[in-house]
Amino acid sequence: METLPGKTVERLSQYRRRLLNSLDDGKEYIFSHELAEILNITAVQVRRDLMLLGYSSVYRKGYPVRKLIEVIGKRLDSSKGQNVAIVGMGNLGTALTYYLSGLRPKLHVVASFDIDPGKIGTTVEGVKCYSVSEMKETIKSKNISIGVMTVPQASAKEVAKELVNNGIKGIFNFTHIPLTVPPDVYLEEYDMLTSLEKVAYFVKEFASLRK
Amino acid sequence: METLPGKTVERLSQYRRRLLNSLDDGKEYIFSHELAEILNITAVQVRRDLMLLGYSSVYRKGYPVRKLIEVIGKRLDSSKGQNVAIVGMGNLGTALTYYLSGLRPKLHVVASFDIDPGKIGTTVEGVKCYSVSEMKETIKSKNISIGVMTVPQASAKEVAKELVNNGIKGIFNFTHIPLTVPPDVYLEEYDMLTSLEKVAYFVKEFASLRK
DNA sequence: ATTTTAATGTGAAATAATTAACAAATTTAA
DNA sequence: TTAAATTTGTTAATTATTTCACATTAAAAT
Repeated sequence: METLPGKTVERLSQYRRRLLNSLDDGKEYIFSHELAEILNITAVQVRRDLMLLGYSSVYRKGYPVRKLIEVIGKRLDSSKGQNVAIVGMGNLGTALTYYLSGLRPKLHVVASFDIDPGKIGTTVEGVKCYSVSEMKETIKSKNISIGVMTVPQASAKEVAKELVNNGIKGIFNFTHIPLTVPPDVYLEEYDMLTSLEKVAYFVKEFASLRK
Repeated sequence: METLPGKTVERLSQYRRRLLNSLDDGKEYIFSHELAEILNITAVQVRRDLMLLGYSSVYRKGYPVRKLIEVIGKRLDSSKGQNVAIVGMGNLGTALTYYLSGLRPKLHVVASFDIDPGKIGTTVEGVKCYSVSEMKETIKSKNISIGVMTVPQASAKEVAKELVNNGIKGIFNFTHIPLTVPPDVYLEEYDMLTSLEKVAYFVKEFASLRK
């Protein structure tokens, strides 16, 4: 089965979120243009993404919401589920723990790490904080494959190296230090300042266009 | 002057960050391939982006770091600076306030908003928290053009509407509710779950390819 | 029944983004 | 002071992504 383009994966994640909302609203069928409108994209885009999933709808009634959620899950999720650790329990790490805990049935936040003795041993949303020195055992015993890095920038490179050495296969890096990882580790980087600067740039541009 | 593509703006923001680091390290000139390596992209990409800026370097010595920082700033920043408000002072809002305060000389976090009486009136990194009911006056008096939304999802649509009604020109939405804004308002949405699901998907795919 | 209407799935076209290729320029080395 | 080496800027080619256009299908209306 073909690996999906990253952009499509992102949208499928969004579709699923919206479809779950729709189900809550009692909606059993949804048209491509409805889903598109919710996400401010085109209906063709939606249909093309679903095409890549190999899924066909019943004509004229729209896509059956339950079935579509299931089909997206089959493609995106790992059947056994995947375990995630939050590395760095500052405000951002804590926010992420609250946000992600229990959100997706196949993505479990099972541990967090910090170096602050005041945090080690504490629990947020049922997620226990371990010392960074316990990383090796914890990753192994809890079968953690994904690390979310919300550590201070000074320790970013070191922490990334340690995660990789201890068998992590995916890193989601929120620090603003660009990392390099081996080719068998998937790296996603997100820099909040960059996004904010983009907003600022386009606000400035919009303003100058209006003049 | 041409509006730059969003992708280029993102990279220019990154370049500037790296160039500032390089300056700290005492580096006065940098080659395109050096900058590229730091960011795990190609040297051609770097040169093409700089080409869009209309900037030419001194041959063979690399780009003068100071000058380049200045040129990027001229293009990205608003000369008078832009003011930002953080809306929702939970863990994420607090993290962003710490992170963004004083980070860029032309982007000032000048206020935050919340509805929790326990937070209103408090200060984080010199940023005072106001009641949401004071939004109109505060946005006006402090000349705020950008709102960063870190509110609970239930209030997202309402808050966005209020921001727009009170003259905000750019919204950076961290809630997982897709928003719709008038065409003269720039909207950037970021959904952390989507990114995490993307990491999870590719980790799963990498694993199955190895088999 | 037949026609109209409203959706879908998809090949082809268009657009956007990245990379390759290479001439021009300049430093370094011979 | 000439040749070799290196780096840049940019055109052209490539690749990725999105949109158009429309045949196909099925429900609803006549």
